[in-house]
Amino acid sequence: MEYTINKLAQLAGVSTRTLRYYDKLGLLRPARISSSGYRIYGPREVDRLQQIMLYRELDLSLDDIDKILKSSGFDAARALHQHLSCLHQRRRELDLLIETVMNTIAEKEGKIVMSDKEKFEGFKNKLIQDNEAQYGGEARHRWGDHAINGSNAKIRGMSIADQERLNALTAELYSTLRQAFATGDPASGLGQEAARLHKEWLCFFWHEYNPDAHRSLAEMYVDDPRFTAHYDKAQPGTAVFLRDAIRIFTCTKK
Amino acid sequence: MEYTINKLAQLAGVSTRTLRYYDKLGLLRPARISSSGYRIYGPREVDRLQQIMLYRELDLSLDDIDKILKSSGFDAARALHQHLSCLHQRRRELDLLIETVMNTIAEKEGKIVMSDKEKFEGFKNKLIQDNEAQYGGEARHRWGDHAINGSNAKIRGMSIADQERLNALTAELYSTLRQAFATGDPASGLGQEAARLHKEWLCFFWHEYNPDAHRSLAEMYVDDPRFTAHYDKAQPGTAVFLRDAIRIFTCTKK
DNA sequence: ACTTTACATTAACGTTACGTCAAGGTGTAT
DNA sequence: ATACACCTTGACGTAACGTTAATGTAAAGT
Repeated sequence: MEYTINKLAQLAGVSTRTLRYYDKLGLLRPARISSSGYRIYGPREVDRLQQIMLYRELDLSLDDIDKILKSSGFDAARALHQHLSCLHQRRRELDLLIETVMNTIAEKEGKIVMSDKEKFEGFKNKLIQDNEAQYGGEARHRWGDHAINGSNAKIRGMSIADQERLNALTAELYSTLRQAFATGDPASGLGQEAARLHKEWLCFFWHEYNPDAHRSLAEMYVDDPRFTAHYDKAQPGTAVFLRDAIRIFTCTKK
Repeated sequence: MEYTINKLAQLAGVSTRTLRYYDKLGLLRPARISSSGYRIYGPREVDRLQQIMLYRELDLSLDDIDKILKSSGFDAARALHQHLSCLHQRRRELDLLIETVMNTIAEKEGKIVMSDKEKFEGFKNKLIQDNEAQYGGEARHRWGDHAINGSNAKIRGMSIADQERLNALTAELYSTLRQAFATGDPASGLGQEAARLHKEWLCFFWHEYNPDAHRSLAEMYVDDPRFTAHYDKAQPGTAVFLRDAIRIFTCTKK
């Protein structure tokens, strides 16, 4: 497939100025020039532009991208895997930022107090990158794949009011769990309150509540690393704590 | 707490040049100027800087940020909630991009064929934003909270070789599951192979394998919306399919 | 055949959000 | 008193385009 400059620009969602600029830089030369001087791009250029845009997404300078693509040892497959790593990294940074914003909201509502340092926690991607450089490997990004996208048929089917209630409930659950964890005792009032809230939360999705299933799910929270990571994000040990609380909760209810 | 320009810069992770620039623009004025002409920032300025950086993270121009912060109707709490929305949005964009990269890798490996359009799918955040504007609400971002961060104690404790193997296994599982889903029959050879791979995958985290627990986990995949969303992301119905496959798998094994 | 419209070209200046000197004043510790 | 870290205000540099201008070309309607 061949494209004129405008067609390619529309396809890729960039301006024609950008393509001309890339041409001038020698970063993306058209496949050929038509008799009337028009730039004509072919399939190889499409792929190259995609590569360029991927690197741009990672905030590399055009200069660096040029060097990378021109380097003799450039391996597209390896580069793509590295991209994935970086994107997963970005996801984690974004998660940290989201957490910072959520904390800020909680602070504004008077629920917690943040230190000045904490207020900028979410922006510290440089520190993380240094950390990255230290560890250096490429093998620690694997787990982003298991992140959950969120928009789910069941939730989409819920009314706005239900979504609001679910949202409030979720917030309350996490808040209670946090405080309960601080006490250290899953059997405490707060611990049991967290378990109860978790049950309520579940009831948004289960047609009928069943203590055994609840307990079984709690075990999974510890067994499946994805959940463990989720609950332990704020405070390591939370997943085990919640499981223990639910164990007690489901037993005493019998 | 009071800060000189360098202190605040270090706290927030920006350059002193940036702070002076913001001062010049009138975006962030110091609380006062010391007798010797030094800029002194107080707690209100710290909060304001955080606000500014949040907006910057969303790629707003300093000019726009200035207007927003100066606008009479500015409501910090509401703004924070909007931030959350935007960040969740960004997460979904990032997910799309990750998907595009994963598809590109699959294409390079000859597993699939991508149209030129699909090659730029992940970059189309503008289209998504239009979509956002259309639907307009703020109530659909709630579910990002449940995303999983990924770095988990158990996985961190694994050897690099194990992580590699786990990664390969995960890829195989998803690939098989995808093909199996296409057949439509959980009892088919592919479907059972997917279940078997899922068992192998689990064995990375469980000390001992137990078919009942396996089945129980499969049920959770359907019951818990987070998992359903995860498995259904590529193809809706996959979570149920996997559950059914595991049901059959765990029964025939007995 | 003529015109309109859409699209192409190069050239050149403008913009944003800083980085990076330069040249000099300030606070304080030894 | 002098070293040294920190502050100040210029002022020029930069990356990655946006924007405008002046002009040529392909396709479509009349």
